[in-house]
Amino acid sequence: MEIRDTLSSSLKEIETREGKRLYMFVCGPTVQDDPHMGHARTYIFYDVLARYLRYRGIRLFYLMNITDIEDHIITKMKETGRSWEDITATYSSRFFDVMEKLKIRSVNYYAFATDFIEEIISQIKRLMKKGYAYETSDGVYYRARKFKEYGRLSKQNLDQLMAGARVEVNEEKEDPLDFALWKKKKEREPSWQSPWGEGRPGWHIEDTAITESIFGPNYDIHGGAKDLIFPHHESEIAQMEAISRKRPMVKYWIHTGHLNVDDIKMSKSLKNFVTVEEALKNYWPEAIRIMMLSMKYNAPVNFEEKAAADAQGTAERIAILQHRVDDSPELKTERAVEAVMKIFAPLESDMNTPETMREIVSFVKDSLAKKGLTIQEKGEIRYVLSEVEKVLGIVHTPPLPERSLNVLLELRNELRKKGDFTSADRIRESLNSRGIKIEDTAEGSYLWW
RNA sequence: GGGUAGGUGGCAGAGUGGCUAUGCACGGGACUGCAGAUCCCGACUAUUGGGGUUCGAAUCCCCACCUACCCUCCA
Repeated sequence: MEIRDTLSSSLKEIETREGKRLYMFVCGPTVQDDPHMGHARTYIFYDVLARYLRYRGIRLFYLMNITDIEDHIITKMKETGRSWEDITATYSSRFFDVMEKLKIRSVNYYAFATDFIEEIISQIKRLMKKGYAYETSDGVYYRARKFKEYGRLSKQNLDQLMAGARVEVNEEKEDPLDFALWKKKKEREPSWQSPWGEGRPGWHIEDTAITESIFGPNYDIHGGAKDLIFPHHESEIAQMEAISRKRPMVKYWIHTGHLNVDDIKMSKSLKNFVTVEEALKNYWPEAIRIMMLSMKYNAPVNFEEKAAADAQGTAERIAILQHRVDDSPELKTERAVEAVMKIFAPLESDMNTPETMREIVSFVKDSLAKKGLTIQEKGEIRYVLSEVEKVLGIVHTPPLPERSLNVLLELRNELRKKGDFTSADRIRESLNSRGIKIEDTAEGSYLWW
C-alpha cells in the first residue's frame, strides 16, 4: 500500500522489515487536561491505520509516548496547587479511559517520558560529545544550525523563518533556533538528577530517547498531527540523526490534519474546546469514528452538529443491519470476500477512508433494501460487517437487553394490540428518556441503544 | 515575508483524461395506531476565473484570484 510521506512529500510504498514486521511511533498527548476531539481525530486515524496494517498480515508494533513532564504541566501545578503526581495520574487515566471508549486498543505500549530519564541523559551526553549541544546557566541546548538538514521536514528556510515574530528571552542561547534538551530546575519544579544538576528533559528529546530504547535509531513510521512537524519532529530528526549518523531516522512521516469546531480552529483562547466526553454524551463512539474517517486523514475535519448527526445516522443504519443479521452465523463465501475487498481497496492508496466509507454506506444500503434475506445472505452480510469492524471499529453492537426491559417491550406490544396507545406510548417515552430506542418493524419490535 | 494543502451541486465531500459517486437536505409514495426508523420513486445535476495541451479535462500544464493551516505551546 501507498502512503504520503511528509519528508519527501510523495507517495511511498510501505515496505516491511524481516518477518513482515513494522515499527510505528505516534506522538501521544501531554497529560495535563481532558482529552479533546482533536486527540480523537488523530488517534482514531492511527488506530485504523494500525488495524489495517495488521489486517494485511503485517506484524506491527505500535508505540505511543505519554508526555508526563512539560511546561504545561508545571503551569497547571501553579494554577491549581496540585502535585505533579496527582495531575499526571489523573489525566493519563482519563486519556486511557477515552481511548478505550473510542475503541482505540491498537497501541502495544505506552511509554511515559519520565520512565526514560536515563536514556534522555545518555542522548544529551552523546550530543554534547559530538558538539551538537552546549550548557548555559538554565539548561542544555541543541545547536540547530549545526545539523545541516534542519528545516528539511517542514520545508522551512531557516533565515526566512527568522522573519517570524519569534520572541526570545534567552540571551545565553547561541542562536534563537536552538532548542532545549535539558531545563535546569527552578523553584518547586519536579526534577531529576543529571550531570548538569537537577532538572527536567526538553520536549523533543523525550521521544527520541523512547524510540531509540525500544526501536533503535531507525524505525518505520512516525505519526502525529500536522502541528508537530515544526519544530517537534524537525528537532527529533536533528537529535537522533546527529547521534546515530544512521539515516533516515524514519522511513515514513505521516501527519494528520486538525479538527475545527464550526469551521474555527479549536483553541483554548477561543474557549471552543470540545472534550471527547462531551461529544460522547450525544453521539456513539462509532459515530465519532465515522465522522473522522469520512474525511481524508491529512485534511481538516470540521466538527459541527450536522456532520456529527450525519455520522450518527450512518452508525445507526449499520447497527440496524447488524441487528437484522445477527441470528445467523458468519459465512465467508467468495461473494462476501469480494465485497470486503471492494470496501478496503481504497485504503491501499494513501488510506482513503472517505472512499471506504462510501463503499460501506452503499453496501449497507443495498443490504437493507433486500427483503426476506436468506440464512446464507445474512451470514455473508455478517461476515462483511465483522471484517469492517475489525479494521474500522464502526459497527455498534448494543448490549443484550436485560430481562426487565424485554418484559416492558412485551407489555407495550400487548397494550398496542388492545388499542391502549396512551399507556404504550408512556412506556416508549420512558425508555427513550433512558436512551433506549424501540424499533417497530414488520417482523416485530426490538430494543437498541 | 517563507512554507504546506486546497478551491467540485443548497450543504458536506469522493473521483486524477472519456461512462458525470455518495450522504444530508428537498418533492412524492410504502409501512405504522402514531412517532421514529427502514424501504421505493423523483427532481435538481456542480467542477474558482482565464489561457493552453488533447479527438476529448473536474482530472495534465501556465497565469490570476481566493481559502485554510504552519513558521509560538498545541493531537
